[in-house]
Amino acid sequence: MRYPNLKTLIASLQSCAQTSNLTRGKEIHAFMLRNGFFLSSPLSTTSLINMYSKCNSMTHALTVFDTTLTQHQNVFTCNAVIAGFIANGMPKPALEFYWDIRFSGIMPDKFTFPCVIKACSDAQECLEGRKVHGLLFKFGLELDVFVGSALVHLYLRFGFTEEAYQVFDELPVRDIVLWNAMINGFAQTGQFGSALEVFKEMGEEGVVPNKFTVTGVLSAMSMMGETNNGRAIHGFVIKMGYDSVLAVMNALVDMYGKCKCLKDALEIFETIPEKDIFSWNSILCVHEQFGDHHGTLGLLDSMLRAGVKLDLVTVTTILPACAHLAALMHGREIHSYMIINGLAKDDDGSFDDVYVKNAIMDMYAKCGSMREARLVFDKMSYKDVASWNIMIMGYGMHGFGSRALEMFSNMCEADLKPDEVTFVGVLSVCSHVGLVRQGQKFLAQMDSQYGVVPTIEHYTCVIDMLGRAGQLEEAYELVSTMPIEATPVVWRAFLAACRLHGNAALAEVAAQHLLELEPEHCGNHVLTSNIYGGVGRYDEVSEVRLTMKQQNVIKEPGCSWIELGDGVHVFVAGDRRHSEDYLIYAGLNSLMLACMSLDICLVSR
DNA sequence: GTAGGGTTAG
Repeated sequence: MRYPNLKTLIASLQSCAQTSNLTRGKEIHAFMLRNGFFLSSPLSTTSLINMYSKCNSMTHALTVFDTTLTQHQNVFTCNAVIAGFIANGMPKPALEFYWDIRFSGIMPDKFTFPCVIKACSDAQECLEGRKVHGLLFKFGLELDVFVGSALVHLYLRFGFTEEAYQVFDELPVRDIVLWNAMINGFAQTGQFGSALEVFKEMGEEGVVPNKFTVTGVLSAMSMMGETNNGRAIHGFVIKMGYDSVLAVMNALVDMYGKCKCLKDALEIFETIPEKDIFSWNSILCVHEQFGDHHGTLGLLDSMLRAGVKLDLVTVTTILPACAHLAALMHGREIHSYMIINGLAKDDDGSFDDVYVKNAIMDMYAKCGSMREARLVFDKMSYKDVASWNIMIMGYGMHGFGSRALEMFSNMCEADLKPDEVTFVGVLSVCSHVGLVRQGQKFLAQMDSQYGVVPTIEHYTCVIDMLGRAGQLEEAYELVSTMPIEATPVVWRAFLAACRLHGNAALAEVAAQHLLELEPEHCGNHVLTSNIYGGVGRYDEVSEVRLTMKQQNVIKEPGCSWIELGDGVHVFVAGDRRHSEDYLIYAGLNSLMLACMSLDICLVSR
């Protein structure tokens, strides 16, 4: 083999960087040290730093820099270090390094600033970014499109729309990356309308969107419910061949899901050959958007079986599904997964996402395990209003009225301001425990003492509470005098109370309101006919039944489900579709027999 | 020899 020259060595280092071949890179480094190449120029230093940073070894990259002769440290080597820090997710050290070289006499150039601005953005140092922006004029780089797109990205990310537009408007050359920085910057900060406006403007200037543009635009369209435009982009994606780009396909799945096109979303998901965590998360969200919690849990099982690593987005999608289905086993499984995989680590203070903790607590509370909910709650270093609300609601829901109210006092003592949700919790507690006077007091104090204006939900709780306690006249008075119009929910609660306490006259008033507000709701007809039947007015009963037939009101069967092992089993009355229905009915029969012999009624009436 | 822009949850 010919003795290698510097040019071939650098080419070899580049190939190591591209293939992340650290071992080979080290061998070449050692060869260079032995043969004196290392000292030859800043060029070899830069190539080595690049190789090490692309192989994710910043320690080695820094060693190379630190052991280089000072005269061989120039703007190339410095830029390589800064870029290396950023590529390895270390924006703060990148900035510190930049500050160091500002003092060392090395002048930054047009390659330095895009990196430094990106570092400011990644490190959430917007003010520092503005300082760098000011410095650009000194170097005559304020009109550089690379610097400009980094600035636009930074400004939009931190909500400085005017500054972003100022940079954008003044740039003499607008390339695709700059347009993308504008479009995606808006899309990522929830300004979807602006994102689509800029996208339109870009088209008018004849700039062709690339794969980065379409992902951002699809995200904005999905949020705006722009199905037709989303479909148009889908066509464009196929025409341009972007359908081989994973991020683009994931964005399409998400767009169709959010635009309620379930079939299209599922079809695209199936065509993705190598799915990543985004694909899975997107399809999970699609199932959740369609209220298919069972589907979400089914997918979770497939994901775990396929060995997919779940992330925070996955668990924050799945936990509410568990809560909804009261699927405690699945919920526990997710919680332990998070602990094992460090997704919820907080012992070292590095991660304590209150939102995720609330999702875990809410799952335990809704699944009936207040003990586990409390364990999470007590360990939280920072609790927000939602955290307290979940505990109040949970205790109330499971019959621990006094604990729920105790939580409320503790919350106020902790100087947290209760919100609308808190009072829904507190008032339902009073309703369930029968603390009528206390409940009325809360309703009266809500606005005056806590600054929370009562909504229909709060009135519903109090009306329900008065009704349950048999104070029907007072409940009716509140329905008639409250500043908000009564909803069907209010009338149904009131009607149930009238039936419970045998007040046919008020029940009839409620029933009439209900039939007027919701003629298509089968339950209202059934309730009304029960009222008439209860007081022997059978003519009216037949009348209601006839109306139901004429208006084609169909009663949807209610269903029930149970979580068992790794699955959730759904049943309706008289259902024989389950694969083990023989065993189920045999079990049920023996229970019935046992109950009959003990004179217990198994089915509540 | 070096640089800027992308998708998912609440």
